[in-house]
Amino acid sequence: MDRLSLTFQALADPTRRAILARLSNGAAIVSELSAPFNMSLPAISKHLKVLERAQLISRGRDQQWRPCELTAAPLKDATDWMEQYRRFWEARFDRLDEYLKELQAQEKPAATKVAKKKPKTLKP
Amino acid sequence: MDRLSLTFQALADPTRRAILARLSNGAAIVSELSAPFNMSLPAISKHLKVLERAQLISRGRDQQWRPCELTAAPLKDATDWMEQYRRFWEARFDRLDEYLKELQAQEKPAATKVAKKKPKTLKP
DNA sequence: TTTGTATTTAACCATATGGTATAATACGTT
DNA sequence: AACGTATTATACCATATGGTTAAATACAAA
Repeated sequence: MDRLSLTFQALADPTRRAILARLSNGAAIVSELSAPFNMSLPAISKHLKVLERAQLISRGRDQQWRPCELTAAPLKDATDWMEQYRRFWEARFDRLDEYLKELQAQEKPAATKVAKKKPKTLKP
Repeated sequence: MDRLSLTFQALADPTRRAILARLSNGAAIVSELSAPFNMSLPAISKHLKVLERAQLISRGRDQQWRPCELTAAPLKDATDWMEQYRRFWEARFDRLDEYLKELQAQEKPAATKVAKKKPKTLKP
């Protein structure tokens, strides 16, 4: 699977996002990470494997413990990808778009030929 | 499923991301969206349903066509969530962290008591 | 060497996902 | 009314996901 898909897929679960949030306060071992969840250890272990596959965490070894550490690089790629859509959610872009269309309509009102049947608008 | 999970899950597929990219150039109908893919129409229809469930697109109706439009609001929420991790991927944060630990270690070198056995480092 | 603690593996289950092919539906045109 | 085009619904399939319990592994300590 491609890297971006791996990243988004790993983020698409509240347990895994909570684990990342915990790790943003510093490295932790598996049992620490599992504490807040009403879930078996193997389940947490699987979630960690998903995060590791997405390279969102890295794991070391200290005696019988397996400390986990956040590695946020893939999050940079993900935000970079999203940035491309920023203009779509920012300040009144939609209204500006509407406004431009209206302007265009006013500029050549005589050119109206086909008068598209039922140009039913999209949902608000 | 929670909104953030829905968003990330919808983004975790290259076909769906490509559809969003296409829609960033303006609304399109289903057959237009399906054109670039070597995939059946029902498959595209399913992908659109996933995007719609995540509220990343909205759909209207114009005769027998179902125009799709990008609605990027959930992407804002997703980036907002990611922003919380920005400091982790930005400029040498890891090295700064290392540096601070070293400083701390130097400040009270006499306090060394337990000398942690095998503090094997995490993966680079 | 046995015991205890931390974690992973294996086997299993239910449900979700991403795809297909084949109807069925919606709508405009002839 | 019949046809054509655009799209969705159904039924099906293989594989993935998220969880479980029970067993296996890794390491320290007694």
